Amino acid sequence: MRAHIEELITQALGYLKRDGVIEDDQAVDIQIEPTKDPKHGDYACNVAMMLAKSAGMNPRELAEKILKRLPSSKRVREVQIAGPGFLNFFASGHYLKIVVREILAQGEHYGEAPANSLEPILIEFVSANPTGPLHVGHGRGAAYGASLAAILQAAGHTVEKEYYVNDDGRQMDILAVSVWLRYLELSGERVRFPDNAYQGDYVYEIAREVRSRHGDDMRHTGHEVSESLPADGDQGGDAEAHIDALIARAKELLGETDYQAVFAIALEAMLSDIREDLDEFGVTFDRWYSERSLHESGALDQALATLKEKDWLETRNGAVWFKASELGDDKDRVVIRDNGRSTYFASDVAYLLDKLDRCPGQSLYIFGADHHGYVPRLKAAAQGLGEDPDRLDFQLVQFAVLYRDGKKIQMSTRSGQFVTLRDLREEVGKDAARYFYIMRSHEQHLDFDLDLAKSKASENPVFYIQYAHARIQSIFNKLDEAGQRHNQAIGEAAISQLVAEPEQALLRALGRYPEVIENAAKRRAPHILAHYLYEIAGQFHSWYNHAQFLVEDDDLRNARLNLAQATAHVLRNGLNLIGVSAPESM
RNA sequence: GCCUCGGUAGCUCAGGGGAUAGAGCAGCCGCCUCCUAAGCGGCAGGUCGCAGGUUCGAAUCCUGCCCGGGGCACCA
Repeated sequence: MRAHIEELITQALGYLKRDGVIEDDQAVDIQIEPTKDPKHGDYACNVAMMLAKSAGMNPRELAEKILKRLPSSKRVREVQIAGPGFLNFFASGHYLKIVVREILAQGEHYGEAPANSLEPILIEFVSANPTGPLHVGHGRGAAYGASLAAILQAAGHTVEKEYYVNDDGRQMDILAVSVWLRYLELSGERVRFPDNAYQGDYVYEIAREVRSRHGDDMRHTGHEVSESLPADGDQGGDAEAHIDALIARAKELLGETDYQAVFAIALEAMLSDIREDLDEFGVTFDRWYSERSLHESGALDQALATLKEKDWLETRNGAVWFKASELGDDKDRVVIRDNGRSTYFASDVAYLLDKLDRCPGQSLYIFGADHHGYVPRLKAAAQGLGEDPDRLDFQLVQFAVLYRDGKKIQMSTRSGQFVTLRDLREEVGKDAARYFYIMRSHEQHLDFDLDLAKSKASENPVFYIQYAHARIQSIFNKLDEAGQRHNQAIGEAAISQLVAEPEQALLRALGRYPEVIENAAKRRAPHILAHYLYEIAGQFHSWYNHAQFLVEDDDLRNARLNLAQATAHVLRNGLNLIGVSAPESM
């Protein structure tokens, strides 16, 4: 409908330009929005107020001229000029009729824009280090990314979803060493477990796996392991130096092959755990992109070579720096350390280049808010590589804080005292978790109320929406029991009998669904869809309490059933995009 | 100090140039011989952090300040 009105106004403005009423080169951003007050019609446009000044007349006068030139449309009953110069559009009965018809005809595809009608988008999200189970912070990024990807797809983008796996680097070495130390412990060796090693119980599980595959092959005495290591943090030394020395010691005692075997078991175990976790959360990826592969394929060297060629690299104090500060970043960034190893950022640059090569459209990054400092350096990298930084889109997801019994749940990753995504799913269920994570703007801190998420009452928005869907199904079940059939054709012919206020409101709201998808996609904001579904559910519940569906009158009954079914379609389609189920009964 | 997100009803949050600023929860008052009351209706509740500015019009945009979250490694 919005697009239709825009078309009408564009035509009218065309005539006015031709007549010289408004300037020809006047670029106008025609804004059409659903009204808040039904007295103002269904959609309002402020274009007359925007153009009044340059046209040299008052807004109402210009609105009058636009109105005269407006082509007639079957979908518009009336257009009024109101207030300071708004053009208020009232939808016709015909329009409301075709809304229901379209929804019933398109079913699960209602609301979708034609595939590939918008540029392709490569979206990368979660990308948590495979050094431990996902926690509730990752959960929000996962829910946001997956919902957004589905919405973008529905809005007409071709979407590729990727998880970037940091399977290289020091954190993975620390995990491998942690596993090996637990393995030694399980083998009966007395070894000290460092402060900075991974403390979680899952490390024992992986260690058991190492033992079952390798037996005592990787066993070394506690003395061999700890002999002349620098002191750990709590021993008055440097915790980082201690663990680095331990990594070196592990490699030395195990040899490259065995060390890599432990490393591989740890990586494999964590990845399959994460993959399974996300899978159960309804979050899937098209590609799990390995950081190591960037080294192995030469992509990393290639990317650095490109930067060097364009003169953005510089050697200083034995390290190689990317001159990011000349491209808008705060400071220069190291790509090759003085010990010869490349940095994490160097891999990022290579991955960035590969993404832009593979996807001709936008590359969309979903970061936790704590990574916002990465934005300028990646934009600088894109520019340094000779790519367009505007092809990068960064969305930052703010933190989620869990509340139970009205109290904040304290978490600390270091000590392993955190709630995992799996714990959360088991406690509140997948549906509630998915909805709660995205019901607030991603730019907003989220207070996640566990008690509310578990509630089976209308105070819980997920429940409220799902209940509306289940109620509709139950109407059709009752119809069945009565031995009656729903006849869509009769309903369609009689749709104009739906004149009650709740019915009219619902009809209009259902017609807005495709615009909601478009909007949520454009603004990268799944919460817009979450709010909309809540609104639809509310309008349905309200209607349900005011009207009887299974009435004697064939016309009226079928008309109401048509609207109920259309409502169910919209609820189902929308819930599906945000990964929430639409139950048949509750 | 710099960067970033936020400050809207008692609480949690929508609205992000337009008309009288909305919803849920909490509070108060009502509604089931009837398709799910796991629901609905009503009442009450506001200095949109503060101060300037731009505009026909500012919760919304700009500047400054105050308050809170987060970030500023040759860590990942």
